[in-house]
Amino acid sequence: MTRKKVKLAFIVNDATRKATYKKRKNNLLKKVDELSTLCGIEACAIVQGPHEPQPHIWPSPWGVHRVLSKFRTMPELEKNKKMMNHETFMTQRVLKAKEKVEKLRKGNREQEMTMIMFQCLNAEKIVHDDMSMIDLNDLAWLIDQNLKDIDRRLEEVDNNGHPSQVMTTQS
Amino acid sequence: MTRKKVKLAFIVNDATRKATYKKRKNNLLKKVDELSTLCGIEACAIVQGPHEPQPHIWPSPWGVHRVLSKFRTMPELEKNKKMMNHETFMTQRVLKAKEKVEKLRKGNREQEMTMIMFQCLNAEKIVHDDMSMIDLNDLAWLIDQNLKDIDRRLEEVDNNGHPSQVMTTQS
DNA sequence: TGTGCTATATATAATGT
DNA sequence: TACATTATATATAGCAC
Repeated sequence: MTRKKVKLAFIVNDATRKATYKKRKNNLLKKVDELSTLCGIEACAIVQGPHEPQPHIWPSPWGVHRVLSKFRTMPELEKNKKMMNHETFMTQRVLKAKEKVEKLRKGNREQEMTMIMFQCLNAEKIVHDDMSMIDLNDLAWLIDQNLKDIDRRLEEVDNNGHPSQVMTTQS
Repeated sequence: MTRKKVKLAFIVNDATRKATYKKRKNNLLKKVDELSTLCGIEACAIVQGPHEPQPHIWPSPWGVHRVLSKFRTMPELEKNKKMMNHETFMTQRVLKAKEKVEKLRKGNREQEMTMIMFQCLNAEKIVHDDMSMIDLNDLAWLIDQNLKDIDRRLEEVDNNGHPSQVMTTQS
């Protein structure tokens, strides 16, 4: 009970355009991330939102996801990495990363950031399944490398009231 | 007789990865263009190709298409624009645009550029159907604004031996 | 290596809440 | 105004040339 066959032209209706923008923007970012992951290349998308005056840049909002995927497929890591659990997760470098984010945003979202990071990790089943392949230092490095992406996710929490949809692996 | 359900991870097989890259890259660019057109916003994608050392940037290879779409949906233009034909097409400003491209590339691809431009215009059925809505000056401006995109298409001709696929409207 | 083809997986326009 | 649903439209992986 629905028809499509949209003409490729500017959507005049405000509500419709906004809805379409949101859907397509998310999927576009997902596609960028998938391309990046599947082909092992760097990619990003730059979009100037409907109402935002200055261009918005996404060097991949799901960068964490991508980097985690890369880690999983790095042969060198598949052999001699150590196991870790939730307790050891919150250690020095991770805490340092947290501080960085705090300073960066001048807010107090430690809890949120932690939740989001774990959300990413759990979505990837890294924590439960593959964490044994990842060294603690590598994880810390990984988080360090993705502070900006995490920060963006936090901003999305602010704007939408909830974290952006976490991409699920269909393996 | 085909199965998908791809795991979101680096594709190890070279041929498969390259094929996937090509398909997804094209569709990604199409998506960027569609989002831009449908929602009237600026968007672009940056991708670092598999073998290319330096990042490749596409402020939309189909930018011409998008801008043409915008023109078609601009209400102001729908009323008092003049008709034009292929003879008047190649006039002053267009020729100036051509010179610009020449200087820009230090090459002699006037013919190719012209063909590509017409290819775009024909793909949009602008030349035959909607050209009456577009003023010659606007068209010249349009071409001016998209010199870089046209230039990129010319580069693609060099690299692939043929112009990149022109997006067809499914109206 | 590149093109087409087809079955599936995804994306998404329209609609309801 | 945003979110959930669902029928259709697109995208695309796996093959065949």
